[in-house]
Amino acid sequence: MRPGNPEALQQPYDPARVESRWYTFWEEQGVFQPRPGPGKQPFVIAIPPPNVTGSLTMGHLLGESIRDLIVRWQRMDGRETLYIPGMDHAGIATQNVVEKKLKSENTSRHDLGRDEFVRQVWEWKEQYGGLIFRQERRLGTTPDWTRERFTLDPGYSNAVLTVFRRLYDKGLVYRGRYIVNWCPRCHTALSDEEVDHVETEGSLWYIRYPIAGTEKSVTVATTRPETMLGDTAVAVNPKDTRYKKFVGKNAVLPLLRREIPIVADTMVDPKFGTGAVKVTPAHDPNDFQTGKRHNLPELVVMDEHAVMNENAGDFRGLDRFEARKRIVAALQDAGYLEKVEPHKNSVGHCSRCNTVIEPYLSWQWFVKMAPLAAPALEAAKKGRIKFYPTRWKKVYINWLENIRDWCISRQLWWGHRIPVWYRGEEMVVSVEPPPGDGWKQDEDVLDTWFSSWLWPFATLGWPEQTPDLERYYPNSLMVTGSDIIFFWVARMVMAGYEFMGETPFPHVYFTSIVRDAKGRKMSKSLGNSPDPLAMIDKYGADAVRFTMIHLTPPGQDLLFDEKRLETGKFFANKIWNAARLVQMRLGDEDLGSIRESQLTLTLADHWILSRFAHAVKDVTRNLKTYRFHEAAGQIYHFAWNDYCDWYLEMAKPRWTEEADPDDRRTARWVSWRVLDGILRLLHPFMPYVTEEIWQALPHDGESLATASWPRAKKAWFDADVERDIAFLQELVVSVRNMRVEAGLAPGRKVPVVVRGTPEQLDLVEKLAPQLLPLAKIEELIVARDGARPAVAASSVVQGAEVFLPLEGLIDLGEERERLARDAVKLLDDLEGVKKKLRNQDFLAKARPDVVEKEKLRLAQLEETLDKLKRAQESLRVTQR
RNA sequence: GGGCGAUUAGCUCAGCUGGUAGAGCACUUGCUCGACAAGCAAGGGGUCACUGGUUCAAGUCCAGUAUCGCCCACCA
Repeated sequence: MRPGNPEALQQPYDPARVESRWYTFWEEQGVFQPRPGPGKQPFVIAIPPPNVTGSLTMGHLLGESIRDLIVRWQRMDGRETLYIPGMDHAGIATQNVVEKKLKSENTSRHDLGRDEFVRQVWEWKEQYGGLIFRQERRLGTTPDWTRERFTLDPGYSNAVLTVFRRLYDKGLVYRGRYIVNWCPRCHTALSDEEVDHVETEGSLWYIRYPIAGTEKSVTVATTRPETMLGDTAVAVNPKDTRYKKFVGKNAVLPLLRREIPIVADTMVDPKFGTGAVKVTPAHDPNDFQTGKRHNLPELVVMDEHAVMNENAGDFRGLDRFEARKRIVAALQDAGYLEKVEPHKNSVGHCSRCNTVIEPYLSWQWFVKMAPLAAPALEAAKKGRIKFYPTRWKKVYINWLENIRDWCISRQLWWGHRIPVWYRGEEMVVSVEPPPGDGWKQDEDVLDTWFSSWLWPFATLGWPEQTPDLERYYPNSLMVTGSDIIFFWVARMVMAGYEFMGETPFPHVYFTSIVRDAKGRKMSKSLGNSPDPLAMIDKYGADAVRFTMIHLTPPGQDLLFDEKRLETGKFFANKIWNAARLVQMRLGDEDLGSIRESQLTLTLADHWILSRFAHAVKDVTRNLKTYRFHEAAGQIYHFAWNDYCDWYLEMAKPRWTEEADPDDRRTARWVSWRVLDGILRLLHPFMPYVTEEIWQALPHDGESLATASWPRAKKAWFDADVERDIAFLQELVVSVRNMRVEAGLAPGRKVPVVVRGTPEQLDLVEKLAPQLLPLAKIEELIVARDGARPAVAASSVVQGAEVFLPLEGLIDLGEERERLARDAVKLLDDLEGVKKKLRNQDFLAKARPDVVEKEKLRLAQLEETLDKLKRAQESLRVTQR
């Protein structure tokens, strides 16, 4: 046992000072690295790699608090813990950041050329990247920084390219010319998941297309009139009698005067619009399919900037939205525009830059997803992977069952360049450049998620068969936000099965989404997220961690309000001061050498140990079941209410010079012992303040971070003692209440008379040493003779009567009112119980113990009411 | 169009297996008494959105309604 430091724990508690002290210490102690040991099972969790451009958000704060909570708890609980850190190169996001910088320097990536641009991004990464991890250390999290990974590092890149190659060899990666989601600003294709759909008030334009060689016409309805320039057909439903006569004829495209065929296709819904559809195979995914079925030309009318191209006639060179205006005007002028209706539809936006997505026909690389999805689906259905909260299972399954192929090529420069080489007609897929001259590598890079979906094993060295991979795969748990369930979680499971033959983690816990007080998701663009570092500065990392966890019920979004951080700050302060009190009273006793069996514990000691045992059990159970906010609440309640408010108050007199030395030792030992337990339970939530206090008290190891998680001793649970102390507490509260109601000065000592059963009176006598100071009682009269004071305030506690005999001091009117108030409430309760017990069905069908409880309650209520009435009676008599 | 979630004290929210409605903040009153005013003590405050059902018993289970929010969907 190491001695504490009596000089520590100075007032006032200063989080900044305490929190600057321990991080390096933990690092030096090797706390963050896995510590193998005999019989120790690994516990592995990986950070969801933040973008290299990222900075700490409130969302990270929550996720990191929870992950580190679990890791620290598991570490103390004897697991060989590994928390894997790392970053994502974040193709689009990072390229955007550096391009913006270039723009401010009046240059562009095209001016620099590809190699120079990539070099500059790396330079940027070295200089500014990873800010988030420098910030994160403030929070006190414990990833093994020696294992930090970056998705573009050589080893990791090798994994990514190997995966591409293997999937290609299996026929699961293919190249094709399809309509993809195109961001005209980022200038790249996107996956379906990278498109945000926004409900928009648009219009439905009705455009008349004349039938060639007749006076007749067919009217089509469209939300995107500018694409008409690329129309290569008009389609109607084959069953639609209105249009049967037109099928096989040609329509004349207004403005451009091209003739296009009218075709019949079942995809057309006769009930929508006019039942006739313009077909633009190069600019609409549906029309693309229709075009394939009818062998229609795919006429591209826009370039990669969404500017009308040479096929757009007079509209060439116009931006798509400007073109829309001009085309609509031209149609109107020429009499082709029949009408315009308001129309709601959902418009895709680039999730990176919010530009309206353009469906764009181009050559891209895709992953065939259905075969990969199958084992990932089965894993969820068979329970080999479990989700918390469970409802996400359905979302996950639904997505996998309707999965579509994944467009993985990006027209960017920052990322893993696609490992495909071309030479004339030849094409080679290879991680290394093929031998020989004249090979040109594919210009595109891979989707960032095509690297992060390998995270749980690529961070451990895959495709090499490393010891880490052997020992730490599968990971134990994934903790992340539900917003990336498709992007990341589902794909990691697919990759896990495909390349490791096993789920990457058996459990997934989804954290709350942090929203602002108005319920809006916190985001940079809205500017509604407080600065997390400012929060840490102001309240302390411990407070932020504790509060975020305490605030987050499983499965509910979290409406964050800065003021709530006070909860954690005040709590840390409370613990600090309780520790100060205990430390001041410890004396120089060698507490570590004392064994519990050598001490004579009082009722209060037994009580706090019993409460502590419950706390240990409950906190542990709630951690195991991912009910973190409950766990936090339980420690809070135990430490503050049970330990500080009651136990320490009861222990105070026992610490004084006048107290019995043996009892003083006992009080010292128990208060220290329970405080030590609180520190252990609380450490994963509030690592800094608990470490600081623990080091200041007698302790038995290098660091609290590697101390053992408390166990609830069976012998400590004691229901009888808990009942006894509950009685004392009620008694104390009732006396305090009467004092306040009687308007007594807080310091004024008063006599108290108690009447009750012999057992109750025995108990009161036993508890008297605690009772006296807690309620400022001068003299406690146990009325065994049954006498009751003539003029007194009174109340009933579990059937026992408590009197404050204060002749001349109490206001009889107020006292009568108080008694009447109590009586009203009692009568209410009594009525409810009586009603229940009159109910034959209740008596016959309810569980016997419930019935028994109600009967007991009835008896107690009646007794209490009876005594209240007698008290009222006596007051009336007294007044005369 | 489909799915999911929410509705409990003035505010923000807990309430896990149905059995006497809770917390924090805010509010009222009183306290600088040797750990803590970032505190202590005592209080006030709720027809648990609505309607129906199951049950001896419903905030809790089921169905429906309303309002708000989220996700998914090739909604010309």
